[in-house]
Formats: sequence, structure tokens, C-alpha cells
Amino acid sequence: MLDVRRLRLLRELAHLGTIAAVAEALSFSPSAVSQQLSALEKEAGVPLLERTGRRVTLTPAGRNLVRHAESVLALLEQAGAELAHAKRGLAGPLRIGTYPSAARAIIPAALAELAAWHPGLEPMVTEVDPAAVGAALRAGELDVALVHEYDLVPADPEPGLAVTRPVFTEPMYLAARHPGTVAEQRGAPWIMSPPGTLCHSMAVRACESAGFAPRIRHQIDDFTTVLALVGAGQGVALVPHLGTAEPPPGVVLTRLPMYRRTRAAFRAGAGSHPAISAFVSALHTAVPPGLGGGS
Amino acid sequence: MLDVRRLRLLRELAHLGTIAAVAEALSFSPSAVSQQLSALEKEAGVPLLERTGRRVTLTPAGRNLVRHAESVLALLEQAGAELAHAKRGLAGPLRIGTYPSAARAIIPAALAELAAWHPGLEPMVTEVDPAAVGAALRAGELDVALVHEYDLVPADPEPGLAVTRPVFTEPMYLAARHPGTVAEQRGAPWIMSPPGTLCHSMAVRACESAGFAPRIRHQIDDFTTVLALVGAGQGVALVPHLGTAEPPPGVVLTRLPMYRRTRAAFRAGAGSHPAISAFVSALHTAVPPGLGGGS
DNA sequence: GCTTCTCGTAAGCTGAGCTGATGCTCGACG
DNA sequence: CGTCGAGCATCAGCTCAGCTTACGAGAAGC
Repeated sequence: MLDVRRLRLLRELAHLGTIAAVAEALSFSPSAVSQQLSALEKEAGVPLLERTGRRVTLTPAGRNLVRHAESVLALLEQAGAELAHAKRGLAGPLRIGTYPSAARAIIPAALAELAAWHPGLEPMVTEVDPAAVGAALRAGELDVALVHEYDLVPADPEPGLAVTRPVFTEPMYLAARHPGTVAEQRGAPWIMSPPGTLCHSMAVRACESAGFAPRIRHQIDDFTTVLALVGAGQGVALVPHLGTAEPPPGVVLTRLPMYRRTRAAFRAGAGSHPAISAFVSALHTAVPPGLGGGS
Repeated sequence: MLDVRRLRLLRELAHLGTIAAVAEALSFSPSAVSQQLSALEKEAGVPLLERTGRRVTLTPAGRNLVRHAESVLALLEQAGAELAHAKRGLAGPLRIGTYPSAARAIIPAALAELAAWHPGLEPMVTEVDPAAVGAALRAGELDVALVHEYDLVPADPEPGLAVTRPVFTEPMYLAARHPGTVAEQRGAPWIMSPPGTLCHSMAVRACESAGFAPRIRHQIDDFTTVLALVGAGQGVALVPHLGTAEPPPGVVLTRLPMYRRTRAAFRAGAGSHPAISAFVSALHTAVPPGLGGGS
């Protein structure tokens, strides 16, 4: 019988690419991961890893095994969730990951709602880098996390994870010193999130679909700072609704026909976990009027 | 994350009823099983076992968890099977369980067939009590086993196991000193297998459906002995075709409109294991003409 | 009442699996 | 072309999960 702990390591390897990263994610030493994967190969009887250069790649048999591992882990997750259903009175820690603007705008109300219904639950919120959310969920460091996606940036579903329908949908705004459209900002300096983030891709694609490549001057992630810079005449930016609370004087927001959708993500199979579904309903209740769920 | 080894113990407990039996089946000490199940309950956070008198029963939550455990174990089995597919050249041991008459009649030819196609395979045949076959398969002592069922005795599908379509179907015969029907043997002494066996239930029900309760004189399992007793005038009996090779002088066999079907059984998920499917095809090829597969 | 069967607990030991150190190989860079 | 760093494998050593053995308690059967 294949060892599930080892299958988990293999799955992480498939996602993270290197043994060192797997070790980092699960807080082991790389040596331990290497040993366990060797043991897994031995019990499989088939080579699963291939040393290519100074990294390892999965063989086709390995990738196939990862597919099965995903199913097994999801099933175990589901079993755990049903077990939690049987418990009377939800209790214990619930580790929540979120991105900054949601943390400010939605999370407090959602936690209050959650505490009202399930006083035994101990929610623990962590602000996490959206890019690392998947790994943190899979590694078991988080139970549920808020993730977002943009109209222009298709969110590829991460294997091993599942998401809810959108919890809320915000319109995007062009933040500038005067009202206008994106196309009219062809020559203006832009303020964007650092490359590699979803926000960055979204803004670049918005400009491209308006027919130009943006001239990027500042790379800032925090929308409050972004708006301050816009107010200081340093450029223009795209900000989602949650980032527009109290715009500084001089900043004009023009609503655009673009949206950012926020969903809750969790390990596949954990969707029926009572604590997670309770949190998701609390989220839905806590959404400020005007930001309907959308689909 | 729930521990799969422990889930396996829980599943065995659901089937076998007592911790001692589980320990026996998996060659542990009862203490070890008890400890592991306690640990499982602790990580589940819900009571799974209930002490009732001097045994334990599963709580509803426990039974539900067993359902999930079955799925997980089947999935792991399937993953192992696909892994074996990736191996070039089937090799290694294949532990086969069988009941006596099949062992004599079918197994030798099937093994020859199997060896011709897969010389690397090392089949190991064990004659096992049909009642214990399920436990032996689940405990991993056997990989595949021949099991049979009778027209009159519905075989309830054992959870955690799967069976093939019938490999062959034998007619049943009435063995007596003179040709005749079952109904005509109302007053005769009967020779049957010991109570608790499928053969026994089958014979009793055959008599009942002919309108009488049989007078049982001898309880013998081995069909060669049974026929010898019939020849010695000790009674009449029902024997399947495979039990009728070389009937002793004086014994007359009358074919009945009743059948015994033989199938191969294995752990759920293992049906796609190449060694098992190879054995099953070898079985089909080795079936003597006249005993078509049936359905 | 005594025996027998069952499960649970305690104590002690063994081995799976972890860490940390070391060495090798491959790619990047001056 | 040599050096350096990143990444993986291997080895030695230690720790703890989990096994066995021993014992006790409670329930059924004679």
C-alpha cells in the first residue's frame, strides 16, 4: 500500500518544482524529503523522478501518480470535513489567509458575523502574498483564503484546491486627476503593482486592450499609497473598489466596465468542512451592499 | 490529515467486529490496534467506537468514516495498479486463493497459461476457506481469489472487494444410486457440507424449494469423499460439475437446472492491476470447454 | 463464584524517519 | 576557464511513534 504522506510530498514536488521548495513549504529538511521520495520510488517500483541538470522532474508515471494523490488527498480532506460535521458546536482554530484590501474592508465584519454564530471558533487571519496562497493552503498552513481574479486575467484553477462562487464583485476605477477613459491615458505615467502580480498583468492588459503599452513609473502594491501618488500628480492607476476608500483630494475616480471578483479558496474536499462553510456564509453576509456576489 | 493506516484498522474493525480479530488478521497485538484506534478517535475529535459489553461497536460517525476509508483505500489500490502498469514486464509474487475443486480443475491450466505469457510472475496458490477469503484479501494476504456463488444463495457484495463477471458456470448434479429428481429424495439421508458454508445453504434451500426439509446424515466438504459415500449407499448429495470427476461405480449423476458460478475477487481498485487482470484472462482461457463464462 | 473472553493502560524497546554534515554535479558569471 | 552557488544524494546519529509484553477491569457463560 502506497504511503500517503509520501504521496503528499510527491504532489508538492509537482507543484513547487524542487525538493528544497517542498522541504521549505512543509518545514522539513531537504534531506528528509529526498529520503522519503526515494522510499516512495522504491515502493512504487517505477522511477518517478528524473534528475535533469541540478533539479528533478517527474516522469510520466510520476505525474500520473500525482493525479491519484490529488484524489486521495481530496477524499481524506472530505472525510475530515464530515467528521467535523459530527462534532457538536464548531470549535478550534480556523486559519484564514487574505490579501490586504479585503483584510481591511471585509474581514472584520465577516469575523464578527462568524463569532456571533460560532463563538467557539478561533479565527486566525494572516495577510499573505496572493502568489503564495496556493502553496500555503496545500501545505496546511492555512485552511481557507480569499483570492481574487480580474476580468482580463483568467485564473487557472490550481489542482488540489477548490474555490467558491464569487463572494463579491467590485468594479475597477481609473484613478487620475481628471475624469477620463483608459485610452486617454496613453501618454501618462502609470502606477502599477510590481511585475508578476495579478494586478500588474491586469493593468497592463487593460492598457493593451485600449491600444497602447503603458509607461510604468512607479511600482507600488498598496492602494492607499497609489492614490496618494495619483493625488501628488505622479501618474494614473487602476484601483478596485475596495482600494478607493477615502480618496485624497484631487483624485478623480472614473468607474470602468471591468471587475475584480473575490472568492474563497480551500483544499479540494474541504468545502464541506463546517468551519469553512460557516466562514464562507459569514463572508457573504458581511459583503457591503452594492457589491453583490456576481458569478 | 487523517492517518490512512489507522483508517484501515477502522475498516477492518467494521468488518470483523472485534479488536482482537483485527489484530489477528493484520498480525498485530490487540493492544497495538487499540492504541491506534484511540489515536484515530483523538485526531477525529469525535467518538468513533462505543464499548458495548465486552466488545466495541462503531458509532454512526465511525461507520461514515469507514465509508470514506473504503474509497480512499480503493483509490490507493488503483494508484498502485496503474503504477504496476508502468513497469515493463510483469514480475513478482501474485498470491492466489482458491477453493479445493477449482484448485484441482482450473488452477493448473490457468497457471500454465499465465506462465506462458508472463514468465516473470511468481504465482503462489493457497487453498483457503471460502468464508475467510474476504478477510484475507483485505488484510493483504491474498491478491486475488476464486469465489463461488449458487443460484439459490445470493452473494452479498463485500464492501472493499470487487469481483469479475463469472469465469465459468457449472451445472449442479444430484448424486444418488438411481436417476431422479431432488423432490424424489424427500425421505433419503443427505450428505452435505458443514453448516455455515455456502454449499450447505444451497443444498438446504434446494430441498426446501422441492418442498421438504432434508434429513442430514453426513457433513463432508470434500466432493470426492461425498461421492464415495453416495456410492456406499450412505445417502444422496448435490455436487457441482467440478466435483464430479470420475464418479465411483454405482453413483448416478442427474443434471439439475441449477448452477454454481465462479468469479475472481480482489481488493476494490485492484481490478486494473496488470498481474490480476492477466490472471483473470488466463482463467478465462483455461476454462474447460462446456463451462462457458455465463453471466 | 470461577473461568474466559474482551478491551484498556503502563512500561519498555525497536526502528522509521528526522536533522545536520559532507560531497557531487550542473549552470551562471566574471 | 576557473570559481561560486544552487540543488540533490548519502551518511551518521538521534529521537519519538508505535510496537510488544504484562497486567487489570468488566462482561458473559458454565
